[in-house]
Amino acid sequence: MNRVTIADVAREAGVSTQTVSRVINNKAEISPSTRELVMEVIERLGYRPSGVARSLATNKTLAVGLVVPDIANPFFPEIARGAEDTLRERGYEIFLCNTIEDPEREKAVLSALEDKRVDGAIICSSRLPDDQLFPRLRRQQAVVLVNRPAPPELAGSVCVDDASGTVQAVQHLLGAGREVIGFLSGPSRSHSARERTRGFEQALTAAGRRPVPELMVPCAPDHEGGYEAALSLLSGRGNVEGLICYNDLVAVGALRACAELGLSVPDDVSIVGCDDIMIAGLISPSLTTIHVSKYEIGATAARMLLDRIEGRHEPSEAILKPELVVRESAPHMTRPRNAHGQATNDGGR
Amino acid sequence: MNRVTIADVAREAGVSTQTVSRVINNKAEISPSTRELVMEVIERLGYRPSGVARSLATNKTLAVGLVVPDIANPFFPEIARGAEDTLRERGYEIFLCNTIEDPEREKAVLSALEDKRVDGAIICSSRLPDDQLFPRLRRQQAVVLVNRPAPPELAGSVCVDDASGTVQAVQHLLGAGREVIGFLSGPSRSHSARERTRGFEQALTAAGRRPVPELMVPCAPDHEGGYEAALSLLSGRGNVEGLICYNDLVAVGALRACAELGLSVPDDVSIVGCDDIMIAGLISPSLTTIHVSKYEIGATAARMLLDRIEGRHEPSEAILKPELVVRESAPHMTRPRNAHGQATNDGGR
DNA sequence: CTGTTAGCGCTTTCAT
DNA sequence: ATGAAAGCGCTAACAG
Repeated sequence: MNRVTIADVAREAGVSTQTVSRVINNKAEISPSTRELVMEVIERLGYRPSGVARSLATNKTLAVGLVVPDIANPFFPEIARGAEDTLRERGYEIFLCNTIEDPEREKAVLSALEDKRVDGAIICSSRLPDDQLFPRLRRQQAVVLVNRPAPPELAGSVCVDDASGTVQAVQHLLGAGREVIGFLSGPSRSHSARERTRGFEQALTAAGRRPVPELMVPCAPDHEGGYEAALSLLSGRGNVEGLICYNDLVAVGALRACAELGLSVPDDVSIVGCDDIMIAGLISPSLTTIHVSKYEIGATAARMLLDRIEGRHEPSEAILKPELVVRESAPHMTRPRNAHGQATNDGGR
Repeated sequence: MNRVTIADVAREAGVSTQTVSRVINNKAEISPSTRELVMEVIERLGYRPSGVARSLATNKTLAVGLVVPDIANPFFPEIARGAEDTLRERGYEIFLCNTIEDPEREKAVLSALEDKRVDGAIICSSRLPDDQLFPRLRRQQAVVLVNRPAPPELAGSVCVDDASGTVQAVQHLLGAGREVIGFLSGPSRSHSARERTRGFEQALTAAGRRPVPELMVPCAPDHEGGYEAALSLLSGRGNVEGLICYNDLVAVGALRACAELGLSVPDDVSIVGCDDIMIAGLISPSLTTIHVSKYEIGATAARMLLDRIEGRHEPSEAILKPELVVRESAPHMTRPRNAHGQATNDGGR
């Protein structure tokens, strides 16, 4: 494949490569006639400037990395959409990097992005401890972390107020008369998991209850993890009346566990998910869940990254507010346990 | 950010840049002692070769594009996973490009990928007509199309045997005693949609029925599209007993339409989806659907792309077989219409 | 307004 | 086994 180069265009148009360069970069100081001539030749030859050569000359790649644990996890595609829409508008291309929840692979993709000389990176839900992550951030031009705080000089940060979301969930359950609440807390390495745990304990304490460690169990952030954790929690003690789940997939797993144990949701057990992924409103019973705008997370992170790429380090932190969405799995009013009947549908969206 | 260059390493190690280059590229002809020396300096200086400079020198970018209509559509993330796992193993990075179902944007991303000088591209479910798509394929080093056939000299192709899947669905419905079958056929520009339509007509004809155009309605390939199309189909004629949907999201929309019209699934209407995305097995009623291995599509396309990048144009076509998975929304046996009762659960998977 | 001269950081080719 | 020179395709900096 013999690509047309800037020199080919220059020769054909009878000008210098510099003039061609000025035309393709829309520099002002070009006579309309030369510009037109050059444009015509570019068109005729089908010339497209090499991004590679440009990058080497300008030290900018117009490429950024998007690091996610797993794009097949419904939480991340929308973030990717939000980030891409924002970045593409500004001419950036995005490298998608799945870490498949593996810290080693996360290190590998960060190195790969460094080698590609990306102008910046958005790193979602990093599974690396601070002392492994931070030194690597220094090696990138610009970084924004999602779901994790960062020292402002190292990276911007876009977080959801996880603690607040969990507090809302606990209050909702308590308000509905559910006294014994279990918590499927997610992967212990995750920052979100720790924050939500904090919110859980805080809300209980504020309500005059004592958090019971046995009722708080870590789990993989997926359907299987929720199923297993819920099974152990619900079969271990007979009196759990409410379950707050790390995310909606975990909640779906918990739903299955309940069905298997012959427990009715929400009559026997109320279940609250988190994230409000697409399926939350579609399954039956529909999920009461903590809604977070994933697209906005991605768009915000992208805007912040563009700021950093251009040298602006402010603002260095954005905290998005989550909001409880009440649906069937944990309605406002609950019936007495074991008094089966159809749950009320409190709306949804 | 003052990056360490190969010259820095060479100077510090007291060798030529060439020697350093040989070390980082694992060329054989290097004395063990210099190799060790150079490696030590590389380590100490934290040197990482610039992919940009390498690309300019070698005319290879070790980057490929992955073009999808919408990564938030659950059909594509798994394809992305399959492709990435395969490509990353070989050192390739992936540009994710969402076309958001917009032909203009699709053209734009293809140009962007050309400018980035990617070594190849996987294009999923292109919405461009042949006469617009093919000329653009010529401008790429290597291309594999997913869900669309291509002239072997232009691109490889990974397809699902869509017609066969739809035939299975029709036969299943007919076998269950459903005579009047509607078809929500998806976006008319899509190749899959045309293939499935062909399968639909063929299966009916083979069974001695005549396809009724009024029962075949195009729709957007999402929840909303399915809802609207199902609504018009089911409210227009009162006798539709089975619905075959372009994909599972469309089926979910159809489910909602049925609920709204007071029709029971599967008692009044049997519904068959397509793709077997994650939610298919989780919703209630669980979806009978045509299962396709998305991950395998991605991995196959990636392997084929690597072949093409390396000059091998064989095989140029892979056709994956879909397989009907029978769940609650369209069980093997059906009850007489309007004889409400709980549907049998025929399995799942 | 346009051209010339140097690189950007690597690899390639040819010497040695 | 190692080095010197040239070049990948573009832009930056300076001339004119």
